Amino acid sequence: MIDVAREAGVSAMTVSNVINGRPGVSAETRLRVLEIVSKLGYQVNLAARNLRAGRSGAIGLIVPDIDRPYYAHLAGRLAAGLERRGLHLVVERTGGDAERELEALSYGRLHRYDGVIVSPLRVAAGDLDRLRFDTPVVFIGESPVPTIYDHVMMDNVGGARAATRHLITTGSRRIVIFGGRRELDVDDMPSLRTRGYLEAHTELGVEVDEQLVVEVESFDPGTALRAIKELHAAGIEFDGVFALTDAAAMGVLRALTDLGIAIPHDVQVVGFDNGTETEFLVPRLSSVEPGNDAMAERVLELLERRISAVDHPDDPPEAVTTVVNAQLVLRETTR
Amino acid sequence: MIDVAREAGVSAMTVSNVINGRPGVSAETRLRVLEIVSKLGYQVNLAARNLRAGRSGAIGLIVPDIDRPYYAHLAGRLAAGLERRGLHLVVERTGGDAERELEALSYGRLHRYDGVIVSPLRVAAGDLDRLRFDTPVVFIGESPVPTIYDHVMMDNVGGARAATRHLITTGSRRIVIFGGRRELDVDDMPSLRTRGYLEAHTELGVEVDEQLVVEVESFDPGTALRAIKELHAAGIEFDGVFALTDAAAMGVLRALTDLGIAIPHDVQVVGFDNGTETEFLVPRLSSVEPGNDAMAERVLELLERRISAVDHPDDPPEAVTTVVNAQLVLRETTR
DNA sequence: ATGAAAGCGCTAACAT
DNA sequence: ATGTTAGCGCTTTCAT
Repeated sequence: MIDVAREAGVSAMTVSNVINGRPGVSAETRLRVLEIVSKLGYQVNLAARNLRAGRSGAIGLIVPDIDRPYYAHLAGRLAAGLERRGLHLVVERTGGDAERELEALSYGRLHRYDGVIVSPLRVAAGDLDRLRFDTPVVFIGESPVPTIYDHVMMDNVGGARAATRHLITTGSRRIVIFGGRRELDVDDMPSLRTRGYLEAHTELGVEVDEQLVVEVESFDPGTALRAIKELHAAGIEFDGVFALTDAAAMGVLRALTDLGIAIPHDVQVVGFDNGTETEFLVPRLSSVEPGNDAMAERVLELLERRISAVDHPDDPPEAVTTVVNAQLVLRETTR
Repeated sequence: MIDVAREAGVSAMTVSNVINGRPGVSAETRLRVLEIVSKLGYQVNLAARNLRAGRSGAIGLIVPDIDRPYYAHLAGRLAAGLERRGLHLVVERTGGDAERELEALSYGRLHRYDGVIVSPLRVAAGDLDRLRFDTPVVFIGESPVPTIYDHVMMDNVGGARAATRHLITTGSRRIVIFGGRRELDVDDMPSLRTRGYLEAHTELGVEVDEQLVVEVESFDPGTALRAIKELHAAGIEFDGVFALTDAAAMGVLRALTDLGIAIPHDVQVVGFDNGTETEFLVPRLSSVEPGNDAMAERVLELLERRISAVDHPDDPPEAVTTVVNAQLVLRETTR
């Protein structure tokens, strides 16, 4: 910058003013400076600017894993939205490890960013409660989060209820919930969706057989495939499957096809996520659209609000919990 | 840091030395400083350190889009590998726009990073040739890249040849190449894979009908679905499909199923990418495994080499082009 | 073993 | 309209 200033015969301050489009520079000087800037190929040093401003221009996204459609999609939406706001996204993976999640949320680590978006997976709400930070943070996802933080989540209960209601009203009576929970002691994603599943049964007066609640470690298609085959081998009958994720539903479809069971005639299937793949599976998968795009937009709104409030530490904005509407999308795996 | 120094009764310099584990500090002082550090919850200011060091600790990944399995997977692998090296990944999306790709590769933008990994999609090799930068950069992917840069790519020709050879040796004679190119004037991904397709035909003495080369704008499943249905409607017969991506193959499977064509009995199908979904499609998709993990590892090796060479600008390492082996994985869509 | 000084590149605040 | 000063937090260099 000093080179530019010297070359243009002005002070560094004037160059700074020109570059940042600040007023108080004559048109003539501005032009001359801009010319030298491009001639010398000058570019601001962001480290210096950030040091000076006490900001980094970076928003952190802390997720268990990006190599999964849900997070990848989320990251894509957020990155696009942030770009529009002149910020950029830095992705941090925790691998779904409680310790690494807490680490990433440590005071110092958060300070690298102007704002942080966290999708916690394993950290207990109690641990989150004990955290202390002044960085703007918005939580996202299904895990329980203390209400003192901004939190955007999808309507897990509502989505699951809608899916299950549809299965029941179209005639299914023995509906497997793949990935469900027997004990609803915490408010994590599987429990919430199981709650929706149970509510639908209660509302429509259908009994739930505990055998149909399949608890699993992982939602990958392979696990789902094996689970369904085991269920079948054990002679447990069912005429519907509510899979807690599309990935799991994929495995379910695969298993039913292998077993020669007709979809949706003998068994109906509904997934959750409404991913791109749903349209192209055989048969096309009915799924719950959780409103991911609306979620991303809402997250950015809240984060922006919190970031601009950094300058007024006296009255922080009230913490907001937003639940984004979910919607059932019917395709060929349901009647 | 000054606070820590004062509290510990030493100079900022000593604190700096302790934090960075440099020698020349008595064990006693070290201990005292560390204690104060944790008591005060002190964390280094990265902006300042970077300003001073002229580094940022950030590696840029410039890709068309992260919301796609291929790039998401790549990003995941790279992020994990970089973390191990004490660096972190910053993802930049270009949206597959030639102009934005060039912009991201401008001297100044690159300077934000200690190193950059670029997966160009639309930028012409000629434009890349004209670029001038001193940031370590490794190119990745199928687009043609001047040989003066490090470049890691998959074996597009070999993979496509293997896939096509298999289709032919198992009896297919009229093989659609979905996403292929009629003109092989540039070395982009579709052209390279088409070359493999043609080579296999030549080697095995089978003629290629130009009608079977389906050129498309996009590899999404929807486009593939429509294209196959149009082909069928036009009365063009075929008994095999080589889809240039798994996503496209998904649409192909969907279309064939809709048309009541038996896979692999009447038509065999092979995809390319060997994504997670392949195992769970109905029927399971045979696909070319391009060695993505090996690619990511190789990219990081090359980048590391170039980064450590920054201090010796006199003898830069020679540019290396690595082709990672591809392998055909047979599942149920082939005989 | 420890510290003082200087400066990385930028910009807010205060001159002129 | 433009310039001067000072300092963001750190580390390299050169004392002590």
